[in-house]
Amino acid sequence: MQISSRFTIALHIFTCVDTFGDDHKVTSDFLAASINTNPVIIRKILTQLKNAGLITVARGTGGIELTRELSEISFYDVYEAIEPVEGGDLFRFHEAPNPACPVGRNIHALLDGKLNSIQDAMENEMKKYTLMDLRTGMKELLAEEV
Amino acid sequence: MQISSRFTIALHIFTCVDTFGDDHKVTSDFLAASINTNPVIIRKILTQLKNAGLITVARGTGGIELTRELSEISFYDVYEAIEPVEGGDLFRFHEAPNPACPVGRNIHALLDGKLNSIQDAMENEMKKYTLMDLRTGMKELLAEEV
DNA sequence: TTTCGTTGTAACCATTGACATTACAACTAA
DNA sequence: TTAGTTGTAATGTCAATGGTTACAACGAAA
Repeated sequence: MQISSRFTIALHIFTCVDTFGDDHKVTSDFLAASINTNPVIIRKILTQLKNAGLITVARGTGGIELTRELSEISFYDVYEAIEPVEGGDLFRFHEAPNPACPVGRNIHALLDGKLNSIQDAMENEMKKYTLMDLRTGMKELLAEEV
Repeated sequence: MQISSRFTIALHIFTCVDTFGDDHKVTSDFLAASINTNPVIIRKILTQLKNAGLITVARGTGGIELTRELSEISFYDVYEAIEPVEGGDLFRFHEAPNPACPVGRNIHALLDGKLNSIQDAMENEMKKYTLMDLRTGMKELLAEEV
């Protein structure tokens, strides 16, 4: 199991918007070139970010605007916008354990709390990072490049 | 993205072995009935657990034995045995970002450390739970049932 | 008003992984 | 030898991922 590349693509998009937004119009074609994928892939991800209320996209003319400060958008916000996990459960169970078996009928009660704490640990760490960290990190990397 | 049900099935298997191992011979058919799936699914998971050195399986006669104490097998050990993530990276990147783009050629350096810390947070929480917690938890649940 | 660049979205397609199922060889103990 | 079990190959179905083409809708500028 791996988290889909859409998540890191979304972070890539935000980094591009912040890095180039003042100089270029950042379109889905521009982003697709930087990420090396198809513009439609980008547009679908932009739609997800828009539906989550993180950005606005100018139809017709093009251009992406954040709806909040960089420091107010965490990795978790992006993750939540991108990953279509219904119910939000990280761990999947087999659908119908046998209720006639003492273990089968108690397996959810046994595991749910523990699995939730694992998921919480991951999500809480995601909340520690914001898009502001991407700006400062990228500035440092570009300064080193020269 | 969700972690496959094979992980929770593996925990279910361990719980059955501990709960019923003294009274019944715990075969792949027995386990399949408790989990409500196909015995071959069980055998494949048992093969993974065996390859990871967590259990031995008696061919021909049937029967599962742990190679370590319950308290010496963590959820992470099971997760690592079950999830075939090559390289062990939780987050997937798009394969070939554009090296001509300043963001494209630095996106890995920008994100790798942060994503690793998120993955570590999850895995460290997984290491806190062991099969001993499954034994004690299941005993409590069964005691409540009466 | 027309043109041009852009977004939104539908309609496909290929590939992969998850889960299931059947079948059968190999094995072990009774 | 027999009965029960494991190991594994071969298939099948389904969903998700990532890609691609096509085109309508839109907005700004000429």
